[in-house]
Amino acid sequence: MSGDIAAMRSRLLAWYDREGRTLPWRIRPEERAAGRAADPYAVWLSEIMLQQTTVPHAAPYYAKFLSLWPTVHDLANAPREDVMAAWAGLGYYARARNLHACAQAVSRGLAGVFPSDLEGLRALPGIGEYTAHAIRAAAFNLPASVVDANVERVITRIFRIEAPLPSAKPQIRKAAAMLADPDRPGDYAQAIMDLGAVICTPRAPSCGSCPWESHCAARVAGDQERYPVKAAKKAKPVRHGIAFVVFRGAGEAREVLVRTRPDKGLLGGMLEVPGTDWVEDAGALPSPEEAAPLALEWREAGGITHVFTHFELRLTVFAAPFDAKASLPDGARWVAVHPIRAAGLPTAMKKAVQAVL
DNA sequence: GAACCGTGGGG
DNA sequence: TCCCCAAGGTT
Repeated sequence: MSGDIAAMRSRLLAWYDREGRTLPWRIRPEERAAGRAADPYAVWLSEIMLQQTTVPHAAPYYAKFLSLWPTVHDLANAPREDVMAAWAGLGYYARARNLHACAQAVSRGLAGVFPSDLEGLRALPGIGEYTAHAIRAAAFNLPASVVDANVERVITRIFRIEAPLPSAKPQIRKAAAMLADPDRPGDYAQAIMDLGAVICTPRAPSCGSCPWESHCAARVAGDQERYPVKAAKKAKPVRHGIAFVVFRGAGEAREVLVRTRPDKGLLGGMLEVPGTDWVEDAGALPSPEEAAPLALEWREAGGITHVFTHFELRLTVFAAPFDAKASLPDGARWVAVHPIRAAGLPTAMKKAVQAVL
């Protein structure tokens, strides 16, 4: 078995040296061998953005953040609303709140130096088990064992693990830790994730190109697509609400009225257009006249649907031009619609605004 | 442990 | 169209 492990490490790393992806935040093996070190700030930023997010989706945000805030001190000193607006569209907005809090903790509490030990990393907001190991490996090239969804897929196939996720996680962690290469931890961590992303894909994996083909129990059995086995998922309920878009100005000068959502919960800390609560019983909604934030000439502008992680939202959108005689509701302010059509708004709110344009 | 928390791409 | 999925963390 130990011979197998050595062979697997060496095959995976040889494949990665040849076929691994070049990514903006990644130090390639030849760069690492030449003594070039990764920037822990850049690695951390990329890891937070990549949580539950694809590389193509995160990449432009990564470039934007590094350009706006090149160091952890710059990010720590940025107004939080600027950080939230820059994150808009990436989703899971607790990541952005934690990102800002983590930057402040590192900048002000740790003199701008990211910890390299697991305990120190885990203590920072937004850094959990996976991310601590990933930063330790990719940024510091220290021994670690990353277990993300890619690694879970690879490991359950290699060992043909029948237990469903998430209960199989402890077994997966053990197997992954046993395989991890202590001599090239940074390259190994990124190699096994690349393997999952490029070769060992959820559907139609490219087993013929896999450096671990002969070591893979599922491949030998021919049932690799059965893994990982997952627990059944719950149905998504539908929730209904009314959104109100107050606008002023026209064309490129048009603005809409927004407010900031409370910190906790869905879209916490993000901008929204005024609206009702979101309820499962559409019949329980108030009338638009009762619910409107201002007494204006409302017209129904249409409806939008947006699917969140655990429910589907259907908003009826009402629109009205602002009446200069009216006074703004508490906490409300105007934002321009033009720059990239309601940039800075989360997607559901962007859809509501666009229903009016 | 389970619920909560976004979004967009691919089959 | 619908369903699956992603470099997870927090409570």
